[in-house]
Amino acid sequence: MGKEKWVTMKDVANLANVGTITVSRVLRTPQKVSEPKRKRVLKAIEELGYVPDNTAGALSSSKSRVFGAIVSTINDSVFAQTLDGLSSTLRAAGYELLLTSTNYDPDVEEDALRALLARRPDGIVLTSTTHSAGVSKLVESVSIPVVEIWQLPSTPLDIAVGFSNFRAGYDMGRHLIDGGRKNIAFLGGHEPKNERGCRRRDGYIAALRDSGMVPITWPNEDQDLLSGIELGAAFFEGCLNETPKIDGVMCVSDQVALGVLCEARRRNVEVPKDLAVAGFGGFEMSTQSAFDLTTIEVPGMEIGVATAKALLDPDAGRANKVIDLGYKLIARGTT
Amino acid sequence: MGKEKWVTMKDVANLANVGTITVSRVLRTPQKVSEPKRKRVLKAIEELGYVPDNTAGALSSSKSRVFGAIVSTINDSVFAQTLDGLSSTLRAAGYELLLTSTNYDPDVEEDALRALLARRPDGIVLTSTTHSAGVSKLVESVSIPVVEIWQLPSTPLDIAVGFSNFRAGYDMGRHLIDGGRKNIAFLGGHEPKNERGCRRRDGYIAALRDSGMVPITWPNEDQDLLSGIELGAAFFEGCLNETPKIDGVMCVSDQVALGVLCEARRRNVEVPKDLAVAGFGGFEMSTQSAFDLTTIEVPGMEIGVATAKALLDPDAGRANKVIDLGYKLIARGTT
DNA sequence: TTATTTTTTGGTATCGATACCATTCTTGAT
DNA sequence: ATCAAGAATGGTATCGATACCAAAAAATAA
Repeated sequence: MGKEKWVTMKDVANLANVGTITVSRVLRTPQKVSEPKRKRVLKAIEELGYVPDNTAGALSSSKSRVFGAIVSTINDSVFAQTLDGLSSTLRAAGYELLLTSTNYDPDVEEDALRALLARRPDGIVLTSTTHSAGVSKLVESVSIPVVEIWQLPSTPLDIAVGFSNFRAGYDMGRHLIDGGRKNIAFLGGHEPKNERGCRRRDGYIAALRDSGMVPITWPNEDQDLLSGIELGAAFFEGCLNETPKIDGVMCVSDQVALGVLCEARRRNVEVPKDLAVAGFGGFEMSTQSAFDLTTIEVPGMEIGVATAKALLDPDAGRANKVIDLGYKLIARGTT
Repeated sequence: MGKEKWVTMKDVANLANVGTITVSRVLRTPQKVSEPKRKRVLKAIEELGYVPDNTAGALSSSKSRVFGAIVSTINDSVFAQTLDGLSSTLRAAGYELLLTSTNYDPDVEEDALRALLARRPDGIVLTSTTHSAGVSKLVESVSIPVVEIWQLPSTPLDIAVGFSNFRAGYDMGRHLIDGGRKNIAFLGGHEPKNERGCRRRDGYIAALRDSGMVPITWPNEDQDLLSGIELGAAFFEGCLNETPKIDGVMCVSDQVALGVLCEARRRNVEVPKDLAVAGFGGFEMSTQSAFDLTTIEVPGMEIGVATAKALLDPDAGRANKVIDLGYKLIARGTT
């Protein structure tokens, strides 16, 4: 571990025998510097192992070249695709991503936002669409692009990229109804914490009501100790015991659906003959022939890329404030 | 979107009728400011909606309160736990995490590291342990803590937190041998890209050699187009066709192992009677009774937390440069 | 009371880059 | 040859906080 100080732009300028501003230009706008000087500067940079200090640059130019993102969890495979798409697109454009997760705790959001804003990011990504008063106030007082992703809000703060969980839920509800199922339950997503899941459930409820059917939801109290798969497996303990005639299940996520499938198999409930099962999200494993799960595929990666583009060119993004990337209902063997 | 400028510390100082430095102290070392002034300052902060500018603070104090991390992928559930543990522990201490993923492309690492260092982080986390010359040089020229995580390197750059993939692979190999399996194959992890997987495979090879058995590995060429599960399912196409007498399989990851299980079931190969299957990683779904997979559980979250602690107190971390958090071999129904 | 220490407070320089303006050097048009 | 327009270059102020030092105020000791 060398204890040397950081090499500064001045050191480079001295070695190359130019002004510091010329060094700055070589890095930011090389076409404005003549060939010979540019080469000399690049050589000096190489020789000294100079790494520019972006904190200083950010201060004087008020452009930090950093974007901040607040996500509910990193630990979700489809969601991670969005982050991958976002961060790689941003990095290709010379920007970095400052990531904060709230672990589904909405009280953390305001603190996290404050911490992000303290870094003076050039833009912000939020994955929730209902915000506390403090969050809204902070966001409104700021003049940088704000992109809300995944769930499309009814009144976007600034720009929104995602799809309609409600419509997706509605479509899947109809799919099960059209398949002739008479007693369809929705599993998961009760907790107010999981906003996206609630919108899916709302869509399901609307679809059933529109067909004159009675929605059945489970669980109806907080169950956040269980993982998605365990929750699905526990389904039979709750919902099925209570309403044994169920012949169709729509799950808040593929993980939950896989749990249901595992448990159904164990109990010799035949899928799809006795029970139709539908998931949500396009989880990798669902496509496996062992499961062959009907699900809604969500364009995770595309959301990330589109979000990055909106951040990099907010005016273009604001032209159509709401960017709806849709989803795909993939009917497979379980329905 | 208000277009107002950011509120500065000076604005707060004027409103509270104190010096700017007093405002700074209220935020950083409140115990050094008298009660009445502190209250006045806090009131002014609240009133103006002041959000401090950490880029400026970083410049003058040369403490950015940011740590940088370079990971191979975000999209891995066990790995995401590490990131969750890391970021939440850091945030509790008032630090933020700057995250960059290389998507398993080692050529990206040096660029990513440069970009991170440009933000003058107070420390760096690396998830690879073999580095290019450029990376090593950069890291050595820097006087901040560097933590290598997951795979424990033979010669740590600075601090290392993780476990031995080699020993884990060795133990699992022995477990299968002790179970009476005669023809044990290792599946996955051939590509030089996946260093951790290769160490597991090396451990497996050593275990078999030590028992006088012949290691069988597959695939032996790049197969990176397939996902883990698909790779596992495709196993029978390759390895089993070539060596039909296989009675034990050790997989580079749980995902691969689940793929093998799905495919084995489809082909009516009985597990564990005809075939023992072992995974690696403690993937949530493996625990499901439908799979009941024998695996190595890795302390993902703990690695994140220990890494955060090492970053926050590097001298304590350096006292024992290598922090081995171990792993757990969980024998279940598939072996 | 006076001397001495401790606490509280503010002024000014500073961190390392970029913005802005002024200057010099080219190039081409007249 | 003269001038205008533009490209290349550098000097200096500046961004918003903290470090460092000095001064003022309060508390304690003599």
